[in-house]
Amino acid sequence: MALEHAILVSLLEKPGSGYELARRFERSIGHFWTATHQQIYRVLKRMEADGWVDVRDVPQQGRPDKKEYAVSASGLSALAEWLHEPVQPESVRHDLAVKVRGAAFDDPAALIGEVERHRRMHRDRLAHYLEGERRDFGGSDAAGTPDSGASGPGGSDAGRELQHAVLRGGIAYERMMIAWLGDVLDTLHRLASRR
Amino acid sequence: MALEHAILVSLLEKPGSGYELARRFERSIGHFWTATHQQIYRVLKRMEADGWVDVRDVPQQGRPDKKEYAVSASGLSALAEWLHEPVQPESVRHDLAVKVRGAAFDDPAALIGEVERHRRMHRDRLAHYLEGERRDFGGSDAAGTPDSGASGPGGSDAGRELQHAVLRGGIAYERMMIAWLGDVLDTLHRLASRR
DNA sequence: CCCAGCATGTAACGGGTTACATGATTAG
DNA sequence: CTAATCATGTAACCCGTTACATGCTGGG
Repeated sequence: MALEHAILVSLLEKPGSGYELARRFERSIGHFWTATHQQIYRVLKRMEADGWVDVRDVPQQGRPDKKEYAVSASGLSALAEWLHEPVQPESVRHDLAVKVRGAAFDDPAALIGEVERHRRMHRDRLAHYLEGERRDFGGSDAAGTPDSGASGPGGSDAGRELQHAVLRGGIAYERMMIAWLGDVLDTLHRLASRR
Repeated sequence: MALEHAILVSLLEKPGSGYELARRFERSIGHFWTATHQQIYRVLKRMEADGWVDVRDVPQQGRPDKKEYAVSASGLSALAEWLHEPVQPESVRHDLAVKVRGAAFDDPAALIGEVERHRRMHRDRLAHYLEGERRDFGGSDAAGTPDSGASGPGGSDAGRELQHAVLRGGIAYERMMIAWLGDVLDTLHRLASRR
């Protein structure tokens, strides 16, 4: 269970409210860790009780007041502790793979639309990642431009580079999936034509 | 939720007991869908109550008796129904990505061992997949050898090809991960040397 | 004798999902 | 007027994980 830790990382990158966290989990962080606002509020409360975060009421005009959370010293050390202990190989859950194997007991051709739909979603996500990469991490610099203060993501230089590394992982994942789904489509078409 | 459907697919490929299913979920199916024996027994009972599977007591000698489950007609149509409805883009959960971003707030070098450990696990799994591919799906034939009865996986020709497609997905995933983890290691080393 | 493997389960806990609830402001 | 956005929550349910429990057989 690492939702707590994902929240810690996000709040370290930038303090914010439960609502703001929920929005981040729909975008950047959400690409490798999902959570709904209900989960977040629940966990945030526990983290507050455990002293991992400090809360500050922020009155706003024209909008409801919010509670801004920030990581405390003990939250930071809890994160450090987690970073030093091994995590087990995350368990996978690929509905599509189950469906592909299941297609052998139904009409394989009937899956084609579904697989194409997934490929479209992965292409969209890849485009979205690549756009974010262009925006936040230069166009073609390899390791130059040690500025960073401008408008890019959180804080330090190391933070930027690590965020970029994670993003490259997302990009590699989407590319792999798009290629594999093409492979699956070829297989399904071959099976459909043969009979 | 698709554990029911994963079980249906597995039982269609070959009927078996809850224990046998649990073992399969540790190997072939477990690579893209995990489940423990407790879950399996619980779901199997519900599936039996719903009439999706039929049970048959199989007395054994030298070993405890077992209940062999097989998919019923209504189970097959439940699977077909699920195959025809869209599944939502499965939610991801990558502890390592959280850790990598978190490393910015701790010592990046401290993560190196953990990332190397993961890369080793992925290399092992890749080797295991490739061995399985060589064993079950010829060495270098592209679409030949329409035999299949021998000792390869489940039933039909289409079933074989679809299982192979899923396996190729696993192989592509492991290769992608190994490459990305190498990328992450480079990044961590660069950050560690720079200071 | 003890351990590993086969085979089936119960119980408890916590996490994740879905639905419901409230209330204010701003844009169309 | 209505819908969307901001903001925070409660409640119920199911799923997944961990721990515990039982009992038999075969091999070292």
